[in-house]
Amino acid sequence: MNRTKREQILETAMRLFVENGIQATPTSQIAKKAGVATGTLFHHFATKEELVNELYHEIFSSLLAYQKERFNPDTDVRERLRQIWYLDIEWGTAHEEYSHFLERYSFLHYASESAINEAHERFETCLAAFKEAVVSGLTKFDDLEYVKSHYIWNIRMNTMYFIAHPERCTPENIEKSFEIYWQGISNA
Amino acid sequence: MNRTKREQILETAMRLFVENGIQATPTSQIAKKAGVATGTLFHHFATKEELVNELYHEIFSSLLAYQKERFNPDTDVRERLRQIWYLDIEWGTAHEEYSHFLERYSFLHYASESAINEAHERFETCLAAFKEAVVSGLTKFDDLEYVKSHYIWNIRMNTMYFIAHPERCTPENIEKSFEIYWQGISNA
Amino acid sequence: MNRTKREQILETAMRLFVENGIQATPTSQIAKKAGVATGTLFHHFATKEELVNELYHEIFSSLLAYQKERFNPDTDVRERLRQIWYLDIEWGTAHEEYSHFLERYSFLHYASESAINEAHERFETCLAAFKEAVVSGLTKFDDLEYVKSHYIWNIRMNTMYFIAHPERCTPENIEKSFEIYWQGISNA
Amino acid sequence: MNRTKREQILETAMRLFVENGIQATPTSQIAKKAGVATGTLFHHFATKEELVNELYHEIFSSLLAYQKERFNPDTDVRERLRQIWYLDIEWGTAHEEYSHFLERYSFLHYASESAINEAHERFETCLAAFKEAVVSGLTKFDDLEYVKSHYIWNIRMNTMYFIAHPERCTPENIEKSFEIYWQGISNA
DNA sequence: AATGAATGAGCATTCATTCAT
DNA sequence: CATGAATGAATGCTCATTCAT
Repeated sequence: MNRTKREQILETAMRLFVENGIQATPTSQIAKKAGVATGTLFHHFATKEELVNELYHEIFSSLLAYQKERFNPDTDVRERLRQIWYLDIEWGTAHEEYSHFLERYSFLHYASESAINEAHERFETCLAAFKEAVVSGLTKFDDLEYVKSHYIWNIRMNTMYFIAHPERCTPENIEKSFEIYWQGISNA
Repeated sequence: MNRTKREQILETAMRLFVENGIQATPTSQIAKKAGVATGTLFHHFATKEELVNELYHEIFSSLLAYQKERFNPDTDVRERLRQIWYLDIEWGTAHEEYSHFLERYSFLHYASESAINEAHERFETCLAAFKEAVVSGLTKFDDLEYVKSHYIWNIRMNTMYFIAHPERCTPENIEKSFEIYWQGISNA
Repeated sequence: MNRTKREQILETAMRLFVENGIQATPTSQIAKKAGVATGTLFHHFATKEELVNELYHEIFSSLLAYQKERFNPDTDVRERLRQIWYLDIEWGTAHEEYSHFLERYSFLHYASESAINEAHERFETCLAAFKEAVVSGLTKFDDLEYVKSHYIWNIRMNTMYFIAHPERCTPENIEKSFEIYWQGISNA
Repeated sequence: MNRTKREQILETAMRLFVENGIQATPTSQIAKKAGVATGTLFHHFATKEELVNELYHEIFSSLLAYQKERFNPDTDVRERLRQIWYLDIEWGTAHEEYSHFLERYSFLHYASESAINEAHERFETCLAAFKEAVVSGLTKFDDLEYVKSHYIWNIRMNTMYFIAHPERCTPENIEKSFEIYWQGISNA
């Protein structure tokens, strides 16, 4: 029962955060729509912020787990970035709500996008590929931060695009989207 | 004196919105830091939303004016997009606060970025270039919406990057940033 | 011009007070709809209350003047009350807005209906008739206050009724309404 | 404890509404004088209007219950109206504050006294008697609306009178007041 | 663990009134 | 006289959080 209520709260919160925004969603509304008392919400999460962060960590862990399971590190840089690109889009379009929540969350913690950056830094595999690309002169711009930022904004844009247009989310279009990314950032 | 108070309010509001977020900035704080009474704020702007929108329109008009003055339409598509890219980055880095405000504003009106999209649509010159590029098969992806979205997210990313790293905001790097954009999206 | 603006304010105020209630009508609205500046309103009337009272006195004077002009004192008590009854209804139905304003006003100053009572006391003719009726034993209830209150509430009720149903405001019905009043209060 | 706070709020609100008027009584004052936090008031009543309506319904239900318990329908029209007259005055003078509140409330919902009219319509017994009186030609004026309005204003007037002069609220005077009412309206 | 009544600082907004021009 | 920008106390209402049961 414990886990159940906790999960009800998390699910409801995510849905409402995505629909109306995090700041615009009162905890009272979350509790009501989750079918629990307001006290119950604060029994499981000391503050609203903790609830938000908890949600973020669960979602981000899910993304990490998804990628770690499927990632093959024994490939060249381009292929590794291609893998990550595909995994991000696959996971993102398969979990529309999570993707929208991550957008909301990263904006709330907007301050030189450090939050979302930090997050990605935890996925060392990803970071390693960027570093290797930069160091080996594969990128037009030899600043790691630029390369990371460029990836993040582009993967966000593409994920949002494919979520908004599911009918265009075909293997060819995803491949094309990666080409657009790669031919842009790489030294032709 | 009229213009002065009104302007004090607008300036203070923008600063606070950028620092703390629009939703997180109380009108009372704006009034206090602007050195006016709360009633004065509501004398000039009927609601907080009107103040926010007024700010948006003033800033957006400034951007539009800047670009219209400098844009030379008698060039090929790539050159026109290159001009817009430069103008966006020039204006954006010269008005850091405006850029941050636009980020805040467009997120508040977040609905698959429609707000910022619509806004850009008003700059017909820009839109025409995208259309021409798509129609004449210059782009890898022949969907106008993709091309617009791709531009917007990339120009936002680059503007934020150059604001965060002013020392790297050199002609060569801007040119490089455009190359990254253009070699990505175009059918090179 | 002075008198004009003042009158515009008074007229507009009355209309708005009747439509929306006195407390619910902001002075700013009165000024705007009257086409004058807020400062102008307070130039002519020091406070909102003064404006309200001024309106009351103008209207009440109008009623008084109307009645004094037409009243014939050389008749018996019943006939004098009948005259007042008719004059009240004639004036009240001919000036619907004034009647509604008086209702609003007397309610605002509601406190054992003293306001409206006092007002009527100034019309000595009326008061004298009540006194005579009571003293000479013509009324069922020998309390002057009862007789006054009874008259006031009944004349208000009848005025409102005839305003709401102008098609029934015929000489016969007015006569009937007086009969209802008189046969009630008098020692038939 | 729950019921207690809610009741404290209702009681305090009624007292203040009667003393100062509904519009002139801030919710903050109600909360303070009731000894609760402002949030508590809005926990029990979503809006000030809801609080006002709740008060009205509680009071009106009390009146209805009082009358339904005591009313004997097996009597002629005059006797039935006489019963209602007595019940209204008994209840009204026994609950002065309720009576004053009803005056305040019905004026706030002022629109040719429809609110108080509607309310009485719910007491079908009362309405039925009026209808029977009109239809059987017992009244001087054969318009049901007139008869209802006439009753309402007269019972209000008499209730207010007996509240203001409790020493005159004797059986003989109440009987006399009914005679004044009845000999007026009826085709004696 | 779960509840939900209670809290009160905080918020957007209103409005009668003032005063410099 | 007329103006309307400026004022700021006051208002109805919100919401994250607490706590007794």
